[in-house]
Amino acid sequence: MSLTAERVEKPGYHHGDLQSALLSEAMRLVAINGADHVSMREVAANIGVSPSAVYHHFPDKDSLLGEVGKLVFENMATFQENAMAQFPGKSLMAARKRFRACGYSYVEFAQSNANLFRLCFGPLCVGDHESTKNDNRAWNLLVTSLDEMTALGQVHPKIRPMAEILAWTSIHGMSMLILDGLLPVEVVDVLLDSLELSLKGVK
Amino acid sequence: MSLTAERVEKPGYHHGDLQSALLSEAMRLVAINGADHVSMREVAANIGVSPSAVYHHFPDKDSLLGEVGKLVFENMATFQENAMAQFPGKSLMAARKRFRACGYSYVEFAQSNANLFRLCFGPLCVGDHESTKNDNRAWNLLVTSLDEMTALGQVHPKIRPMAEILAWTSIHGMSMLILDGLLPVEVVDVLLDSLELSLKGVK
DNA sequence: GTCGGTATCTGAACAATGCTCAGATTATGT
DNA sequence: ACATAATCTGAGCATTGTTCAGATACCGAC
Repeated sequence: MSLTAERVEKPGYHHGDLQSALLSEAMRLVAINGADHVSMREVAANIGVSPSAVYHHFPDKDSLLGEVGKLVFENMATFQENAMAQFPGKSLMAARKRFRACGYSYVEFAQSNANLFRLCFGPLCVGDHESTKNDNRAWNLLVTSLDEMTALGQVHPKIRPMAEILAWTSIHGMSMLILDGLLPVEVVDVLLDSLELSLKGVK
Repeated sequence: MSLTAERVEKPGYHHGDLQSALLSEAMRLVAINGADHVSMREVAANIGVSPSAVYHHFPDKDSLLGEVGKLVFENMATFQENAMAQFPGKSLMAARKRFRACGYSYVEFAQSNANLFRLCFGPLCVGDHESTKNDNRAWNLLVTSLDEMTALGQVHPKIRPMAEILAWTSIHGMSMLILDGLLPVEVVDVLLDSLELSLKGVK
């Protein structure tokens, strides 16, 4: 551990990149304690900086947590991309597995990061999403998957226009209800079966 | 305004029914400012009582808000019952209108009482619902409605076992996503159409 | 009735929190 | 080299959740 290296990371008075350091520490604390139980002072202290330093990078607490929420949104999209990438190929089986992975990874992320999930779908992040027109990455994953499924005859034409809404709302609702303890985790497979059946159309 | 009447309401030192007074005032403030921005002190002050008096009826803030959440749950069930009761009768049209009213009143309540809705589906009320096995009233409304729809041939037998899950999760998810500004209110009719179609089975 | 116990409420206090601001310290551009 | 801007500190203010000793009112037993 060289002295210069330490200097680059922490030049003493001026912290090299405080903004992102605060963000990642805030995210860490939110994940552990929940957004309601994280304090500006603790975030600052853990970075080794004065409490008031935070306010030179974020106007207030809500703003800090809002930015954390945006990052979580990106992390979630990446998580879903990776999950779906595990089933490549153009076969029917691959497309179906990708579709299920799309939904499964959603609730899996919610469960593994309950506090972060609640944050970025909470009041602190409202409005930001509107301006950025939803998080396009995750949304596009769903659209693409449904397009593939449609091309393979797995989505009935009459249902197709509403497919994204039906899929997203049900997966999102299930994720929240499981977090609330109102539904057992086992319903995820049931719901995915139900979704596939509904989209294709029962005979 | 007689003196005795005043005494009955506020006997001075002993407030007649502080417990419920605190609950309703807390609920009022949550509805206005959101659960995060309501303080014990303000609740107590608005009732005309010392801050510490609250702690003789509720162990802490989370407990108070948790009890408020339970009440909101009951209010919501009542709201749904009233909405569905507007379409009595055994006809197909009545049953369909009742089913749609069941879903529509859910999101309507969520929108009209955003802060209260967020409270009773938030971390503060988790676990309580498990013990009371969901709020049976609202759940039974859905089950009954789906039974009616099934008897009238509006729900495919293969879908029936998953119908409650599909309906609840999608309606709940939509309610939350609308609150978050991630979906426009117009999707409610789209989703209800989609749900009816999916449950019946497309041909 | 009155008297003791109990439920209820008060007032003061403590530690923690969000946030502000004047001033100290470092970086940056000319 | 120097001025200007960016960054950080330290002290401080108002508010919050919560505790606790003590004051006040109700309630049943004698």
